[in-house]
Amino acid sequence: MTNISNLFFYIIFVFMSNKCEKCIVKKFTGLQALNTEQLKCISDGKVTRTFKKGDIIFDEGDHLKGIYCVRYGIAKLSKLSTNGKDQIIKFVSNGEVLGQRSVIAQEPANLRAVAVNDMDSCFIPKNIILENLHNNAEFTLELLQNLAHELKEADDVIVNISQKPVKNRIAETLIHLEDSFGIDHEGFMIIQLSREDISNIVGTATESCIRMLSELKKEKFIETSGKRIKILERKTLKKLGEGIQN
Amino acid sequence: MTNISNLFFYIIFVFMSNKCEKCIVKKFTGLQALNTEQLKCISDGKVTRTFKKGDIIFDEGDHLKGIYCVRYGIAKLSKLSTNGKDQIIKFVSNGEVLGQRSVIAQEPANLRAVAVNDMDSCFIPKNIILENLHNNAEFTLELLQNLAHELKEADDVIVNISQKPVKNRIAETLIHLEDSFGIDHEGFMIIQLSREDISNIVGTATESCIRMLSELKKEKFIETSGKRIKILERKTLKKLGEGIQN
DNA sequence: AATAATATATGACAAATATCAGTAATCTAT
DNA sequence: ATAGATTACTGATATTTGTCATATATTATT
Repeated sequence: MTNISNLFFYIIFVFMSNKCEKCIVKKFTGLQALNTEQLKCISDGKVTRTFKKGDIIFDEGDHLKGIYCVRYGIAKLSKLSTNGKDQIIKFVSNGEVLGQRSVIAQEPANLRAVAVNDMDSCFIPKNIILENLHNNAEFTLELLQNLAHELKEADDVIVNISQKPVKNRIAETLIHLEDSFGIDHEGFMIIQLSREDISNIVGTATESCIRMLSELKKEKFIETSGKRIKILERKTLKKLGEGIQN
Repeated sequence: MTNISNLFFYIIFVFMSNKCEKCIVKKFTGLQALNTEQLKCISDGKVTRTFKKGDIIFDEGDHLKGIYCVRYGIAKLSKLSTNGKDQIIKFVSNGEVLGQRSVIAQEPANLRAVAVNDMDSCFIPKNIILENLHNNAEFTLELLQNLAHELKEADDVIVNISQKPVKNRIAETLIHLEDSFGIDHEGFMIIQLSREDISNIVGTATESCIRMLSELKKEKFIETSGKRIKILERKTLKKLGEGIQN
């Protein structure tokens, strides 16, 4: 009994942690919705999964056994092209979910997920998701709107990547990264990516990416210090990103 | 009474029409699920909406009042880039649905939908969709899997468009168009697109697209006759499309 | 702290793609 | 059937982007 009670509070703690404020998990956590068996399943060391920078959370083609709700850290989702390059599709961070598409569609993962920093996540086993998909309308609707949003973003990426020159896409990417992950006390972006990662977002050769960053630096639109990047001319970059040619 | 009865059979006819066999509408058509008011609403000339080749079904930014289930014909979904080019994101044909993302997310349309041929569709008003989203788990799940599939496709497009050269993307597009819409008795693809449309799928200049098609023609991989295109070397084109360089 | 390994940077050049100009073919509407 | 409009095609050239080589800086390892 005490055992179950402890477990209960532990799960409350995990779910209510401020890191997970927006986490989709809360949608079916009227915890009473979960039975003892499910609670046990989540608890046995499976609730929290931690990853170190560079760890592969799952790979293309993997059959996922559940979804990951990011509590702390950032993951990148990418797909290997036949030319050997890894196209980064999107980033996922605090309160966002990894792997839901594959679990919903009951298909192997289409993307690879890799930890950009050290990462903490809740793991929610597939069977709990599927059960809720059939019973919990609010939960399903939430997922639906989640995917609807992702789809819009993906469509936007298609347009940008195919129609805008590299420099504009890099400008846009920098703005987007700053908006998503914020800046530190010195004004540098929190997320630190290699030049290769940035080029894999933009869909260009690493050297081209570096060259454009150098240009932006010469034009005093950004400042760099190692991997760290600070945006100096936000408005100008934003215009550039929106396609107003430089 | 007879009036209602006629209406009933009309709707049965529309929904059960072989054109709509796979139509998502069937998921909430246990017609008894709809009340008289809903039936009336669907009937008043709104069930069937026809469009002529080139008609804009809805435009970017439009607030959709419902979704369109394609009974006959093909629509293209595209988005205008800041550079003035129209990127085609996908095609929608028999039994597939238009506008669901916007209705689900309750957001303005992100894409423009244009009829590629003369088109016939069922129009399902938004309120019926939203009602079913809250009550009809099977329907919601179906939509969810629909979006999950679209998302995967969109991610694949991102990788292809950013990493493969134009010629390969054109090869892939031709294969995809033939697979989606089939061929006539002479072996020409059913769907007839302008060179500009094809270039807007591939994300390239129209002239580049034409040049590549000419190359494919010289290499005897395809044959053309006006807008009509026939694939001659399916395997080779497919390999090309998969990224095996030529 | 020194060394190796890796990432970043830059130049020179090559390849891919876009743009512009002009012609030929096809479609559209009377 | 024909004139006008649109679309398809081709060549010449410009621009963008990629590749290769090499140097410098940064990070990791002992």
